[in-house]
Amino acid sequence: MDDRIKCKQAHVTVDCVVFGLDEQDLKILLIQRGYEPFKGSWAIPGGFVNADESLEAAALRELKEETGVQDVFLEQLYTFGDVHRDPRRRIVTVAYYALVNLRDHTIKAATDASNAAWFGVDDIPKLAFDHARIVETALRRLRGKVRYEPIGFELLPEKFTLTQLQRMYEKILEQDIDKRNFRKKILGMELLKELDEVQVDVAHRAARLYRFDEKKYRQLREKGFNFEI
Amino acid sequence: MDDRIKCKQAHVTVDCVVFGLDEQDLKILLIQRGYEPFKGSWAIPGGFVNADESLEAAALRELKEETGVQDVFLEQLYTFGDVHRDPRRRIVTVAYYALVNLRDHTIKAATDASNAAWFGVDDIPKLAFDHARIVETALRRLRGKVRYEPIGFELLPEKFTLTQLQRMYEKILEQDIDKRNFRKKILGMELLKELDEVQVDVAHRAARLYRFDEKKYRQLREKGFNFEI
DNA sequence: TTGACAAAGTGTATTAAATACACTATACTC
DNA sequence: GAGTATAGTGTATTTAATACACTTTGTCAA
Repeated sequence: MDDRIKCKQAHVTVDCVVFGLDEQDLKILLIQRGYEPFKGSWAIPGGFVNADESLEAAALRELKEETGVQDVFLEQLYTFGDVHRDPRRRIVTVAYYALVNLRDHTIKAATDASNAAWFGVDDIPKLAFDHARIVETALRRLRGKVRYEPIGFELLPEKFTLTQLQRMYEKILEQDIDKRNFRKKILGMELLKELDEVQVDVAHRAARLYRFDEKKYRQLREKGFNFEI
Repeated sequence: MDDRIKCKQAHVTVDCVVFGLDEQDLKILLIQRGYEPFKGSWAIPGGFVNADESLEAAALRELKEETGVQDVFLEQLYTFGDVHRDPRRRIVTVAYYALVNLRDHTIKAATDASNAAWFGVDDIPKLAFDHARIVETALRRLRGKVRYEPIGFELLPEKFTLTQLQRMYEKILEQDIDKRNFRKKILGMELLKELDEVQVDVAHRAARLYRFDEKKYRQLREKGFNFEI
């Protein structure tokens, strides 16, 4: 028998863990709830899925509405559906994670009734619902995935130095990396396009700028190439 | 504003891609639909989520009801929520994949009104809804994950030979593996417990039997050990 | 009983990749 | 033009991956 039609209980939301990287830390974007339940608590941005939009479209829309963030890397993370994860009623949430670069995306400081702010991943306040678990899951995914797929570039500006790139890996993976070995490896992958530009406005020797080579990446991926760091 | 309450449209189902391994092939378990839409089509097992059960519990229940399969490895795969993936109404499905061993799990040949049958992954019929896409996603996940986490054991009987283990990797990854190098590597990981038993009822020299060492695995995983094949 | 068969089981040399490690070059500041 | 802060570079060593072929063992049937 086809029972699909029977299900009138669970409602569907999307929630999104937004990662950003500044000079110091890996950060996530939180909003402060303006309504009950958990009024005043920090939470990750999210909301209901409209009848005529896909899950991903809903995640992008909520992100834009609540934080002003758009044009970002977005990937589905996991779906959380514990019976009592929302104290009011049964809600299943499809969680996504997004990677943005803090330079190009200025975040709306406030929405209708709520604040939005960045928190270092080692300095996250108590969160509403089961959002702590969602954030944990997202961190694990990011740490796992950044090692073998070149997604970390999404956290950097379009043009970046090799040192910035290395710092990104160091902050996400929480381990130091040898500079010479790192450069040997990352340049050997041929995923970077060396630009004829250098840093500006630095009080020391300016570093060469690079850009992630999307086309090359797609070519190499076709061939089953391995991008492990 | 908290819009969570508004969402009265999308309904939630779970669907499950069940993998099994026989002497010849990697297989998946399909059921033949007894009702419209897609009456008579093959589909992966699944159904609605009850108000008082978690997503995983729902997946396990449906699996048992529709195919008799229980006590299996089950992991959430991806959530599919395209607006028109079901022709009748908006349905979001949380897909899981399961690994079973065909020896220990005899599958119910038929449920209430439907057949259940195994199909080689290279020989899958046209499927209902977007199930072809779900199966594809599951295959990609299995192929990716089996390389760096010891989940493939779930497809084998509790006691197995090194040759069976190697065949499992060869069938999933669709590539030949060198026997001596494979043994060197897998024994070097110390995930296998060598038993004092050998195969029975074979018309040639009997091979030694091994068992996956769950405790050792957990210990090594704690230490950030790498299980890449 | 023995010869044919089928799969089990085993070691080494070569190549490639990962790691460890420290100094010189350059551009700016004062 | 001396000081300083970061950029940029090469080699030797260790470790892991790969390539490769024969001997052993047990069963079966003549």
